[in-house]
Amino acid sequence: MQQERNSPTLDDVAKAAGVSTATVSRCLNLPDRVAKKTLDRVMKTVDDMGYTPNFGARAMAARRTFTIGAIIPTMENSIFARGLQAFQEELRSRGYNLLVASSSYRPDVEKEQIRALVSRGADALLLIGYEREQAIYDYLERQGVPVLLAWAFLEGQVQPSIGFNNRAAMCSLANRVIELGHRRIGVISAITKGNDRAAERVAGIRDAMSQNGLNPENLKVIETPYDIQNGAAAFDELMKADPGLTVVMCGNDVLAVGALRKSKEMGLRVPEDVSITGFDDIELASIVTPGLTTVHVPHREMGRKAATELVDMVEKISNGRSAELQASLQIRDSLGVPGMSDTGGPDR
Amino acid sequence: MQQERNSPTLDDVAKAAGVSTATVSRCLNLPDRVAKKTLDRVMKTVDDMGYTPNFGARAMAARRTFTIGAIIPTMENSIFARGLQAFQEELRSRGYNLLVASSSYRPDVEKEQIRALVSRGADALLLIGYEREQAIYDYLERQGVPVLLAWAFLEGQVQPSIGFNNRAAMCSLANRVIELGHRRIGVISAITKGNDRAAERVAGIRDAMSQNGLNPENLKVIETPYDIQNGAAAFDELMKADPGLTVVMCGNDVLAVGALRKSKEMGLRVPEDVSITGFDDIELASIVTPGLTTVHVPHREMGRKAATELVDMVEKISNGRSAELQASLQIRDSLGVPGMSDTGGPDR
DNA sequence: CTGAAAGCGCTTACAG
DNA sequence: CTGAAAGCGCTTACAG
Repeated sequence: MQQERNSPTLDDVAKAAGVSTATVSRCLNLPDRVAKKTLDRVMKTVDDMGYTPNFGARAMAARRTFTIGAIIPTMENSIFARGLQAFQEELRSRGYNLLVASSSYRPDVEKEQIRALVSRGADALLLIGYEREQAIYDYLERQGVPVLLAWAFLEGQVQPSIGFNNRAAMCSLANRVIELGHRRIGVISAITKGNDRAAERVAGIRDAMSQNGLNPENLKVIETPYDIQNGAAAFDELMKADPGLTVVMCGNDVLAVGALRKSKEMGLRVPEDVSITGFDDIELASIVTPGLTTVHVPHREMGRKAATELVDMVEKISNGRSAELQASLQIRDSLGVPGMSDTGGPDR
Repeated sequence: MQQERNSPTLDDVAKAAGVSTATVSRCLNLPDRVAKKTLDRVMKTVDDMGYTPNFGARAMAARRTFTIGAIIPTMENSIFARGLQAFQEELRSRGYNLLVASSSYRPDVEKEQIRALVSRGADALLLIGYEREQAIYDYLERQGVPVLLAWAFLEGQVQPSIGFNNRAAMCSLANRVIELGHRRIGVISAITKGNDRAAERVAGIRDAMSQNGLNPENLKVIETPYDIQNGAAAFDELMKADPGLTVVMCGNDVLAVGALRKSKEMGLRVPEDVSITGFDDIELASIVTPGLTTVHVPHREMGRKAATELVDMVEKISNGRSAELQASLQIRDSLGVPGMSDTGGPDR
């Protein structure tokens, strides 16, 4: 803001064009309710004077800001970055702006950011995943701010969401792993507390075990914050605790890349000595050697759909429709048959 | 916005506390100008009623929004993501929110986004690099919106900037390359038109050649949009045009990773047959094999400093101070001595 | 230290 | 299709 004093107002434009402020306002916001001739004249004046509506005034009078807020755990990695980019592009094309904040995976920070964005006038909010205090949803309802969740989809939830079923997706990958003959599975997961996506993924692996007659209680799981180093450390710990593991399934690609790196340092070949899988299919997954078998998530589609749905909610076209997107298996070389190293796998 | 009709206003609070709206406003914004006793009573009422100031009204009356806009080429990769994250964290701690938009490296889109963020009430703007129409700077000046540039630093520029000297940094890497004995250098650059960072980096390589008695005109440069695939294709083209190149210097790490991948497909060993370097030192650089020799950029520091400076500008504490940060060489295995393959490098 | 009141620049029923 | 006018909910000189 802080516009210079000489920046023209609606009133100036109205006078210059010889119409009322109401008409200028309509030309800008509801052009079809204005006679073509008037419209042309007014728009020319608007251009000539270089008029830009004052944001605060418009927000107050219209009781909306054309701004949508998104709070994501972090912008630092491609998991959310790609979806967020698509989200912003779509918002833009609908005439909305994006206010972003990050929570660093901390519920208290997220809560503070929600309040900040609401009081900053966000017309609606995008949040990641379902899990948070009920009080937050109540607050948002009281404030009349629509919320949409993303990156997760579950049946029977109150909050509308655009996402995929993390549990089913991971279950399907685990089924594939078990089909190949793996029986001793280790897991490196992101911290599951407060993170339904992470918890669901682990649950998906257990589902697959049950379905295949394996005992889910035998699953070895290490939880660790999201980061390559931590993935490496967890892999080390897991393999030392049970050198007989034939596969390590990771809760996301970043942890998996850490595991992959550590396996090299430990002199283990992937997938001959041990298989490794990820989740998300971020760019990294196709770049590492061997390529990471993982679950492909439709990031851009999710971002785009979330944007259109949220705008529809703000404009009362919808009052919150959920959509389940499909995640799919992305098979690459990091997943193999157990015991390959003994049965004619390539020599070192 | 769209607050429920029952959400209390300043007026409601004033009545309930038995004071004027001016006093409530002061309690919220200038607490030291209010008697302790009054302050306590009013603040209690504010809490009891769950009062939140209306953003639009405040923005209009105060003529500022406590929102800062940033327009970056893309959020999709860690080049800007990491700096942006730090930028947002710092803004938050100063009580400001972040409005982001991306330009997709297109000047016309950037221009449109600048107008959008200004008309949406950004108190100030962060832009990447120097190069854009003078008319844009004039427009911003007329609107009274402070601008700070980042990701670049040059002496003698009008606009304040927090960044590093792209040219000097790349020159220093090129000097290192030449020192190692490389004479036939190929370059894969991002598109330089409209992108001063990219242009400066190429210029830095030419500087180093001149300093070492090589003819800069012999430098082979391919420009290509920023993307792994393109890096791979450019590498192919470069090596086919001149198989005698001993090193390919890339304008950024993403292009370099593409080149690296292509070199594998072509059966060329790095660095034995050909060396490859990058720029930015994003996470990817340390993950690929061999690790990428590159220029390390202090992303987070840049983001943080830009945030504090921009807030200072909005609050008239500063009218725009530039700061040059230091980029440094990050030496890894992708850069070697030319001709290693003939002189005892490891066999295939 | 506190209040009355103007004013910030729009949008939107309501009339015509 | 267009206009007069109320009203949105704050902040801030100005007085006292």
